[in-house]
Amino acid sequence: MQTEELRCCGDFHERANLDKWIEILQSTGLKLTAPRHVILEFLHKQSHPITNREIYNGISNDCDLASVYRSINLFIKIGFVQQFDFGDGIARFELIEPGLDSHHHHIVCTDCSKVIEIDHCFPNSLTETIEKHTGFSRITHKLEFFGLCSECK
Amino acid sequence: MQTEELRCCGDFHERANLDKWIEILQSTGLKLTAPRHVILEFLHKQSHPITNREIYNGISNDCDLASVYRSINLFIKIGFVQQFDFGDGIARFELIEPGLDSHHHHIVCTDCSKVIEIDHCFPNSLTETIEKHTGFSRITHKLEFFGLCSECK
DNA sequence: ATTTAATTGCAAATGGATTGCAAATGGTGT
DNA sequence: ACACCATTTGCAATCCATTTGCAATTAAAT
Ligand SMILES: [Mn+2]
Ligand SMILES: [Mn+2]
Ligand SMILES: [Zn+2]
Ligand SMILES: [Zn+2]
Repeated sequence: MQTEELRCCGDFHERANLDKWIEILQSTGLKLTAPRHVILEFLHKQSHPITNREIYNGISNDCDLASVYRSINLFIKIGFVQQFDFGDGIARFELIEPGLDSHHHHIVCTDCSKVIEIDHCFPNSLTETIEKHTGFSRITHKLEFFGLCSECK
Repeated sequence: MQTEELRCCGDFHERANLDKWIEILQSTGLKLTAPRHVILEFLHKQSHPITNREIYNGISNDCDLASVYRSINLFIKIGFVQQFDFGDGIARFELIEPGLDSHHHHIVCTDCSKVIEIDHCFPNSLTETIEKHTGFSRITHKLEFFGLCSECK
């Protein structure tokens, strides 16, 4: 991994125009409702994984918090959104381009919660070994790094 | 990683006699109470990470569920217990030998929840690289694998 | 045995997430 | 434009893991 390879969260996601997601949404027979549109729009602007409540606050109560949860769960099911767990019991989400391999990880400051992307996925290269030695198949994983960022050191 | 290197959970933990933990507990000025003793004893018998409720059921209501939570939180603080997150929103714990490097991971069957130990920790070798490229220090991580076990395939 | 701070049991509270249901809505066809 | 209707929403209630306030209990030291 070289320094110049490091990309910020925005470089991973949100490459395409919002219309891309909207078209897919409508082509599936699902409704493009006001809540879904505004949530999609807000996710599209983010550069880091955010919580349901952050979305709710970010769209200034344009829809009910329960609808945020329901929309996000839908977006996960149709592959619009990826969920991350930073260990504090609150799920975090980021918009991804459907169909693309957006698998990656983060490093989170344990002091100020600053997030930086880790664009490589190291455990992938070990999947075959683990398959062979455990008998498991269709192996996935969850990996997040934690530490003190340069400001909090 | 060779096949003969694979160890089950019991080989990792619970090597020492229960007295080892009890002595350390008392030497710290903490009380050896009935709940703590029975919980420690139960943890000592396990071969996989277990939840607070599983402990509570396993000791057949020998103490209150809140006391299980409190004891486990204490055990974490003094380094007796290690916490794992298998992604279902329920914390899991296993007894470790205090002072020893017990850092390891698991692979969990997404169908039957069977757990197998992964005794190597691959991301450790990448910590230095991540430090250099993110500016973070004191880096830790959480990594768990998921998949279908041989019976559920 | 007495003392005292630590610990427990019990019940209530917390907080993220889900859900039942009646009202609202967007997409489709007229 | 309008009517239709399955989907979706808002709202409130609920769920469930975990935490907490407090009075009663208890381990350990004197
Ligand atoms: Mn990201
Ligand atoms: Mn283990
Ligand atoms: Zn920081
Ligand atoms: Zn299985």
